[in-house]
Amino acid sequence: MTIPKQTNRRKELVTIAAGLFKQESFDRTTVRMLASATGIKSGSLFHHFKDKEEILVAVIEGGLETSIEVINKQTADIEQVDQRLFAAIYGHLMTLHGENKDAHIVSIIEWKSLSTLSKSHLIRLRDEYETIWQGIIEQALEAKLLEGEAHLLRLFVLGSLNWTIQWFKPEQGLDIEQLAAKFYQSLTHQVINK
Amino acid sequence: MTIPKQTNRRKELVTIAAGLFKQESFDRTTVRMLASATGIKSGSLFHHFKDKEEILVAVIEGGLETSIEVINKQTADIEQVDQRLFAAIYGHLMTLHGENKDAHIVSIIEWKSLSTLSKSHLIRLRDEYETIWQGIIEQALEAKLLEGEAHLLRLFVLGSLNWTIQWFKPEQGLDIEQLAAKFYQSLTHQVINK
DNA sequence: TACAAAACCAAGCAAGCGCTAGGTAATAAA
DNA sequence: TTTATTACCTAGCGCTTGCTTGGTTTTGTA
Repeated sequence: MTIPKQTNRRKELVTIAAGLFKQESFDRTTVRMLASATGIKSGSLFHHFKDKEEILVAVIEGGLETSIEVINKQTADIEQVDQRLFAAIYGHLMTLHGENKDAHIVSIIEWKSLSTLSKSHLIRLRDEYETIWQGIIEQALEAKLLEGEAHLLRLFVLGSLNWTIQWFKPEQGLDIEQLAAKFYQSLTHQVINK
Repeated sequence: MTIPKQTNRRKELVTIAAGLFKQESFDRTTVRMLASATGIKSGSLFHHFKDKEEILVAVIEGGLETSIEVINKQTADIEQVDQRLFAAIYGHLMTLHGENKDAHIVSIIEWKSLSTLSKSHLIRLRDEYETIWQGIIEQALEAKLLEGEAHLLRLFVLGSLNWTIQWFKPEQGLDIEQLAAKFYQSLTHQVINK
């Protein structure tokens, strides 16, 4: 696999593409839409990307990398289990609903649009993210904050959080941190102590 | 809105369409694929449906109706709150992973592919389903089985369950009832008593 | 057995799709 | 100032898409 050069222009294009892919879905976003949103002609896109799928791969890659950064930063200096769990929840919701959210959302909903080859390349990033979560959940289980099996719990929890992209609008009263607190409460049957 | 006649052939087509939409997504399923899977020519499809979207609407409509039937039947004769909650979870997972699952899955993942008009028609069915859930969750809250707000809990729970379509394969050891029990346990911090 | 309605086919149109080829303009290193 | 590289445009090709039209076959009903 050749490593595509990370020019500034390319990054710009990827950001714009993320927005469109999120809004319209990958399939319904045409190269002409991408081009006009960027201010260039459709043919010029293929100077930066070999095909349309490579744009999607770049978007998802960026989304996953940011998620990993955020969760690491969020949970870095926290020792207490309950605070770590809350920070992970909050971090995840932030990458989905905060600034620059588009890429992570796309990485979730457009996974099926990837070819097998592209998936195998990106799956390492996804695994890395899930491993971090797995660790936090195992800690929380030991501390009796949660009930069940770590593996299934991770899927239940991340599923629930990911699903928020279907309904949560930060501007409708509840903000992201409040949502995180509510989720933490329903999950652990305890109130988080901030 | 004219009511489309419910011929047998139409139902057949809808079932086949559900399978393809689930496997390939609505956008990537062409009318030619639908036709050849049914054994007719692509043009003949439009004798039964006025356009491609009407097929999707029919699929989703069927999926939602079945879900409503199933949850009603599952929870009908059950009085105990814990049993009702478990039955609802189990029922939901059954419509997603049991026999004839395709339609309900499509109704979940292809919601965004609908036009505004079609959505407004189908939203009543979805509301009906969610109202049933809402009631069960409120009961469970009163019984202290759950923690939090009913409205948010419903979204968390259904999100988590819906997300199982991304990873759960009944043939990989765990069956649907076991999955339901595990989920019930992680949600309520109690073991279900069957 | 006649006949209307329903189901289907053959052929293809117009529009939109991803992508390419061959050239020009801008930028930067030598 | 030359030269190489990068960024972009013009024009359009080949293909697929959803869907239509006008006619034929099948089916059910009286």
